[in-house]
Amino acid sequence: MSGDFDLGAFLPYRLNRAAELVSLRFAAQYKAKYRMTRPEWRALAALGFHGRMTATEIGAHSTMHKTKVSRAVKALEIRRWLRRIEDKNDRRTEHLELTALGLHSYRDLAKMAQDYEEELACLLGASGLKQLERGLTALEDAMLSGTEDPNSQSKPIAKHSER
Amino acid sequence: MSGDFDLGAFLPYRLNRAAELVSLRFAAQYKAKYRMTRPEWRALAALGFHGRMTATEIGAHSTMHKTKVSRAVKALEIRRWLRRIEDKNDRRTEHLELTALGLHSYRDLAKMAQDYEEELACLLGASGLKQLERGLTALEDAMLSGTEDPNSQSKPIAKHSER
DNA sequence: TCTTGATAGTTGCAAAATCAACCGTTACGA
DNA sequence: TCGTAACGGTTGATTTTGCAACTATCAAGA
Repeated sequence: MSGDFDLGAFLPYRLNRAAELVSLRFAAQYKAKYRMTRPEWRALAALGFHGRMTATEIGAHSTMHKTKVSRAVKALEIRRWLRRIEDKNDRRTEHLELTALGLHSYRDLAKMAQDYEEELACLLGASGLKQLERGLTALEDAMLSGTEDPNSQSKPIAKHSER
Repeated sequence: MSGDFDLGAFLPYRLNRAAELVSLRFAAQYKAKYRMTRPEWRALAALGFHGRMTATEIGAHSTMHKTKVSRAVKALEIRRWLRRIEDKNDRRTEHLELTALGLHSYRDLAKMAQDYEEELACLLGASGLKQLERGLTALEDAMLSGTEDPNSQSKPIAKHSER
C-alpha cells in the first residue's frame, strides 16, 4: 500500500490533532463552569489581556472569522461582561472593553488557564515544552511573514473558484 | 491591564492558531480541486496510507468522532472512491477499502500534501521544523499516556455535567 | 435458550461554523 | 461634491458538527 507519504507525520494533521487534544480538555473546564463557547472565551481572553480593542483586532489576534467575533461579542455583551464604546472619529468601529463583571470572570478564567498550563508543562517536561514553543514560534514567524498578509482570516489566504 | 497570564504564550491558543494557519492553506487546495471536506480527506488519507481498515480504526487513527467518520465514509462511497466489505465473522463491522478511482485520487492528494510539506519545511527551516516535530511528539506522548484513555475522541476525555 | 451488556455504525436534532449579502460609514479620486 | 470602492460590523441561510438515541449484531453467563 502506502506510497512514500507518511500521514502520521504530516504537519497539518499532527498540529490539528495536538490542538484538539490540548484545547478540548481545557474547553471542558470553562464550558462546565461558565457555559461559554470557545469563541467567547477567546474574545474574553483577548480583551482581558490586551484591554480595550475593536472587534477586528480581536479577530486578527485570535485568528477568528469576523462573524464568530461578532456573535461572541454579542454573547458577552448580553452577559454584561463587556460594553461597546463608540469611536468619535469613525462611527463604524466600536471599541470593546470588559466591565467589572467581565474582568472578574476573566481573572478567574485566566487563573484556570494558568493552572492548566502548569499541568501541561508538567506533563510535557521542560525540554519538550521548550521545543514545542520554539517550533511554534518558528512556524508563526514563517507563516505570517512567509508569503501573505499578516492579519489573515477575512480571506483564508488562498481563495479560488468554487461553490 | 493584563495580570500575569500571557495569552500569547498560552499553549492551546498557540496550537489552535498554528493548526488553523497551517491546515487552512492546505485545505484550500484540496477543496478547490476536489471539493472535499476535511473529514473526507482525512478518511481518504488514512485508507490510502494504511490500506483496508474499519471505520472505528479510522476514527482512532485520525482522532475523529465516529459520526464524522461515518459521514465521510458515506461521501467517499458515493463518489465511488471506496467500497465496503463485510466481515464474515462479525456482521457489525465493515472493512473499508479504496477503489482504483479512490486510490488514484489519494495518490494525487498525497502528492499535493508532500509538496505542501516541503514548502512548509522550507519556510520553517530545518531547526524550526525539527523542534516543532519533537515538541509535538512530546505532547502526543504526554497527552495520550498522560492521564486517560489512549484512543480518546469517543469521549473527549473529561465529560461532566450539563448540555 | 434467554437475558443483559457491550460493540460497530447510522441517524435525527440542536448547536455551532461558514458564506454571502447586506447596512452604514468613511476615504479618495474625478 | 459626487460616485465608487473599501471598511467595520451584522444578519440570514446553508452546511457541518456533536450529542444522544437508535438498530443490528455479537458475547457471555444464568
